[in-house]
Amino acid sequence: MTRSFVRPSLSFLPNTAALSYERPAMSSPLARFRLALASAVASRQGLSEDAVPELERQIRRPNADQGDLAFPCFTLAKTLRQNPAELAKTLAAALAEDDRWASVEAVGPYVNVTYATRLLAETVVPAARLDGYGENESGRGQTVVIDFSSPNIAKPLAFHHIRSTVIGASIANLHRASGWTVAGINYLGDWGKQFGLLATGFQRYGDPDKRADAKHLVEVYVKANREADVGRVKDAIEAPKMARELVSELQAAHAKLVSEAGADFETQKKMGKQVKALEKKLRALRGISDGDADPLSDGCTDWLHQLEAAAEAAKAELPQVEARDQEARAFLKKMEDKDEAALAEWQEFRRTSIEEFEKVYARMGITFSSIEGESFYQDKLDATVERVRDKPGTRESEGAEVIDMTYDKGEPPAIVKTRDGTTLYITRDIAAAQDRFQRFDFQRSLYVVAQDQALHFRQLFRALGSMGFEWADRCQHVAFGRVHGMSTREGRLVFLDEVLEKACAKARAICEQSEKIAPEHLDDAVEAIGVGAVMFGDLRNLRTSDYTFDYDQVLDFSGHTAPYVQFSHARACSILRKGGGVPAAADPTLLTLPEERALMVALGGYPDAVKEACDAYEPSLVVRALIDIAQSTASYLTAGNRDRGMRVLVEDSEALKGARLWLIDGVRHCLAHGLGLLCCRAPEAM
RNA sequence: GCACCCGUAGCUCAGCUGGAUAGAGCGACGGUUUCCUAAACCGUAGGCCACAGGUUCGAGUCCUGUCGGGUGCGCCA
Repeated sequence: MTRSFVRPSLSFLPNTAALSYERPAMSSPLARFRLALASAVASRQGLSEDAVPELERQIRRPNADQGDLAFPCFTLAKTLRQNPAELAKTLAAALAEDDRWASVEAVGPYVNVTYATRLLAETVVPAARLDGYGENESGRGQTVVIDFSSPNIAKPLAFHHIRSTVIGASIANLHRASGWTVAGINYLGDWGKQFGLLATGFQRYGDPDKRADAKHLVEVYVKANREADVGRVKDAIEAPKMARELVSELQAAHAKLVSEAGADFETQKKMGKQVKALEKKLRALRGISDGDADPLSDGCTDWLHQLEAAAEAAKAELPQVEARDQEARAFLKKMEDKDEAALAEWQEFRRTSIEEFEKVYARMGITFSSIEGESFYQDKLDATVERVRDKPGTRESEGAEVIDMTYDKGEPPAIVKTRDGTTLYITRDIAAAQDRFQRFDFQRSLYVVAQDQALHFRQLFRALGSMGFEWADRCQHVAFGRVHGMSTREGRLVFLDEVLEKACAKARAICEQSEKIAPEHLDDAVEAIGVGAVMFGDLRNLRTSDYTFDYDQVLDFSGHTAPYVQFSHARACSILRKGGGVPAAADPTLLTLPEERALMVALGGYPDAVKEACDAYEPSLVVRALIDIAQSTASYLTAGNRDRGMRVLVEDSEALKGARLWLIDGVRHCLAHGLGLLCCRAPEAM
């Protein structure tokens, strides 16, 4: 089942969109203006058609109140060996003839032009009302595979899982909107030690009546994971020694700094740097956030004593922790040896986990073409290893089989088989990549996975290339930044459904105050707004940047948020309802107010935003375009509150009212479409 | 130690493959509900774009160095 985003239609209106205008040949209205400007420049200077794309690329948005498009003349002037300002004047004079431009002005080395409002209205308004506005055909006939969400089963779905899920789903929607055939795969981490932890932990703590209770399983897993975390306990045992070494090293460095005060500048500088580095390390170890604090003072000895005590406790704990880790591994081994009881238990836990995840996915309105897992490739990995041995070959390193290919300096080897004979992450990913190419014959294969794994994917793609797969360079890692501050003060993870729930609780409190929402639509609106706010809040960030999780920010519905965009949409719907629907015919050229003009420009930019967002795998570009439209809409509608003549439902002119209704219908259609691309819904009343 | 990413307003972040006077949201301050939804609108304040050099007609953007932060780095996924 492939998710296709829902085409918005108003429940109370007939679809009148396609009645009186043909679908424009060019999917972006504003592209017409840019092309016209670039072509005019080219023909004025006697340049060939080939020069037009480059000229078009140079077009910028001018400063506020200086028009709609700006052409900087620097580059062209240089090739023509002319003065940029002179060239700007020449071009401006030539462009002035064209009635596409309401104004043409040479300002220094720039040519600034303003769209003729009449042409803008004719181009944008009817187009924005059409089904498919914002979409394009650039991917027609091509297939993209998108690996996204892909959580580890048996572990809880924490807040940060929202990133891959919602970015991936949006990128899938963007490709659909650009004509691609999309295969969205949720590639679950459904094999590994975590099942051993869960299964053995359950024997100890599990409530047999709650075997199918996902929440209970998460509790068991979290507890079992902690109690079998050998690394944590060993670190605790080592901690006092390391800490004391660091402290004495730092003290020695301090002493050296004093005793060698007479040394030359370079040496002193080096020593100072070393001291600072050590201080930083110690601060990090002690958890001091103040970057200026002296890590040796303020209870440093107390801290060391605490570490000692903790280490003693850890030593006592170690045998049991190791035993539990062994138990978990043994369970995994049973699974790999096809022990029926173990596999049955794995199946049961797996199913419960997936069902729980699917509740959250359903709440977010996210679906996949298929839900698969690493376990699927478990019995196909011998063939994969053989294929690697054949080409590019493997070499032995400390008992492990390492892919024999080119490595960057200092890069760790890519291991396909461990010295114990088990396979690894990359082995399974090589098998999965081949399988996907055989199934889908893709032009693109995207992996929407955190930036942390960049190295893994670099090696994966290089390995595929070395194996002779010419499609290796069609694979891309679509990386995204981390979410910081994901633990609560008690050190507990923030769960995704808990955040969604809190956002919905807040949405409910606000929605219950609204007289606009019919009681039967209340629950639906609450979900759309609450869940939308959280997802939109993630998508608004540039994909690659890290950001910090902040409950106050997630639950803030003011400013440029999903509820803001949804609110503009709901107001537009409200006006359409009140106006009795959209007339079949209207004359957009009657729209001449500055507020209307700004709105048309924002609306016209939407298809460009979708195209660019798809090409750059960057949903935040759509977010910005929607905010732009919502903001222009809010300003426009508020202006109508002050001045009755500026209202959409203006009293004294049916023709003007019709034109404004068309514009507002375009807004509502476009906002709903854009929200849909971002996996958010658009309630008709708020 | 090696590699990659980042440093822009009090906070969170934009700034489009180098272009004019660096922009939003939050927060602060001041206005706007007899007015199609105040989850809103309008306005004000707030910046040595980490620092120092370099390339260029032009640098927040490119190069080098320094300082400060993050992440990854052999048998986990």
